[in-house]
Amino acid sequence: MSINNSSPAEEKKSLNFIEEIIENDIINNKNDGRVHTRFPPEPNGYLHIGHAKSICLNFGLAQKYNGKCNLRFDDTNPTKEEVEYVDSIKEDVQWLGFQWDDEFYASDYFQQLYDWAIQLINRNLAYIDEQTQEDISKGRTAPNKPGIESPYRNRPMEESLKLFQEMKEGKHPDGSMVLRAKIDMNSPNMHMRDPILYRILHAEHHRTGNEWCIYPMYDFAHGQSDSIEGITHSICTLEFEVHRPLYDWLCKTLEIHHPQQIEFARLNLSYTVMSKRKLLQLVQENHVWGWDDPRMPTISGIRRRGYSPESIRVFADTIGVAKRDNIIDLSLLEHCVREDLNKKALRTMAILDPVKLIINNYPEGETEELEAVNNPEDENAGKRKIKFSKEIWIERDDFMENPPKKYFRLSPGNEVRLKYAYIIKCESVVKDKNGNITEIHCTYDPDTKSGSGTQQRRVKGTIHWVSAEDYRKAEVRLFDRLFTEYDPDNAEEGKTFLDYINPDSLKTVEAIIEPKLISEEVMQSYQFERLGYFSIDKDSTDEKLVFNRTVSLRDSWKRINK
RNA sequence: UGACCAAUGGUGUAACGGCAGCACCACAGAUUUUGGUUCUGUUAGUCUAGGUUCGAAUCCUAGUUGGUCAACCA
Repeated sequence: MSINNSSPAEEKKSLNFIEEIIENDIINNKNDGRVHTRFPPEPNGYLHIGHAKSICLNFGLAQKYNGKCNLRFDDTNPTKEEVEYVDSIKEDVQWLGFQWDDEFYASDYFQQLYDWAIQLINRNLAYIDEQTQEDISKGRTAPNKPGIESPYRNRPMEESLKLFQEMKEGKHPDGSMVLRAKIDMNSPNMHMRDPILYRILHAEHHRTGNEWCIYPMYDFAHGQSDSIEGITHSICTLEFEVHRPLYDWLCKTLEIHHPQQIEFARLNLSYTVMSKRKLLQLVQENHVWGWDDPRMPTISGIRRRGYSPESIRVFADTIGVAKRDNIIDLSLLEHCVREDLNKKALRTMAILDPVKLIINNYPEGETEELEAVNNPEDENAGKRKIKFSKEIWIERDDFMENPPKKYFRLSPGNEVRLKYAYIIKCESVVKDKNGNITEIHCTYDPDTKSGSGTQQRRVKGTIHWVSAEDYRKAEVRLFDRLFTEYDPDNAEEGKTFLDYINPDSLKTVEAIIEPKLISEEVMQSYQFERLGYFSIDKDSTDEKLVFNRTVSLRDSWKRINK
């Protein structure tokens, strides 16, 4: 019994700073106690594990506080956005296990946004600027210097109104003029130095087609979209912190529902990159197969790699939410998926680097069926029969002619158990003319059959195997980290992240597997005993299964051996 | 350089002025027909300097370090 009269199991998990804000708001009955969040991706690329953190946060908060969470596409830039991305984003969110309450698009609000722009012009709080892009930039000067007002800043509002109307009607070419808010050209915050609200873009929009040729900027669309939807807590990443004064200015000036913008630190993962630009570059320059390459940190890549949605959610929960920059160790993600798959993955035996083993005293031509457990962590997974025979395949790694002291596997004169079968003893080896081992000859002890319970003999090592009379081949892709550096974003002078691409991030082998798997569905996860977790890739055909290695098992021998 | 934000073991993250805890990693041991899992343990931390206070990771001031912003991207 602890002092505060609550058992450890009941002890409340500490809140992250966003939950604290929300709980405070609920106590104070702000927004009538409602909680309404949203996940607001721009459909200009595939979602990555960093987005997964945001998705888990936003949808998780809504769940926790009995609120709602919208999916809203921030589609205000038709030159970069595509339906393909909209579809993939929806698929990814659902795969992660979340369902949005409403699906919206910033483009749903184009008319309302336009009306608000007119309102600002009428109130002399916005004007049409005909300066070039370069001059506008120059006018803003630098953050430590006052800005220079545009010569168009004080033009009559009727003039701005007329030009804005013409902009909308397509009477002016791209780049010829913009609508700017009239705020403060001397603000230390560059976003308050008369931010651009609308620009001309004669481009077809994936939803509104050619209805519009002027499009609102992020700052003029995001906050108002939040407001229209009744969002209470608008959660975004740290780089939008400097946008908050503008977000607040717009809600206040337009006198509309005012959600609270809260910023948190985005996820970074070691040995990979997370920026959309860089991921796009990896795809476009063919450094990977595509957005769903299992080496990519995209949700679709991670999914194809064999990660479960549960493991991603646990990961997102474990890394926490705070405001300091961070790089999470890849090992934590791997830990989360191992933990999940250990409970769920069916076991099977597979040989990645086979060598033939012959049992000299096993009767010629005889075979027998042995019983194997499908998942020792889950009794309901049942058992299966596997064939045992005189000749079997084992892992080349599991034999050493001259083993170091703590090697528990097969070596001349030494004994080892064949999993689910017998104890065998190595008698001799056969080599080819290059000295490579081609056959390992052993004898077995018929009294040591698994499960017979007739003997108490123990051996140090147990190895996996597949019958040479009854097996199948499969392609297995062994993935390693995509980059060799812990933080590839932080490239040294004269290098880019591309210089750190791991040349050995993919190794493909032809493996020997059990002839019949319990399920051969694409995405099915297996543990290849003693090796790791593997899942069936969509490239599989009826003739040939293709596996992706999700993650290897922890390997303490590898560490000892180093 | 100006404003804003941040700073706790190797990596993350707690503490709400009162015993610096948890997870991952690493290491050691126990169990094990997976060198897996599970269990036990060990190493290791409050950026610096002042101040407030009986008491500071926490509050204040200054500094240091890191990040963000100066697209008609989001």
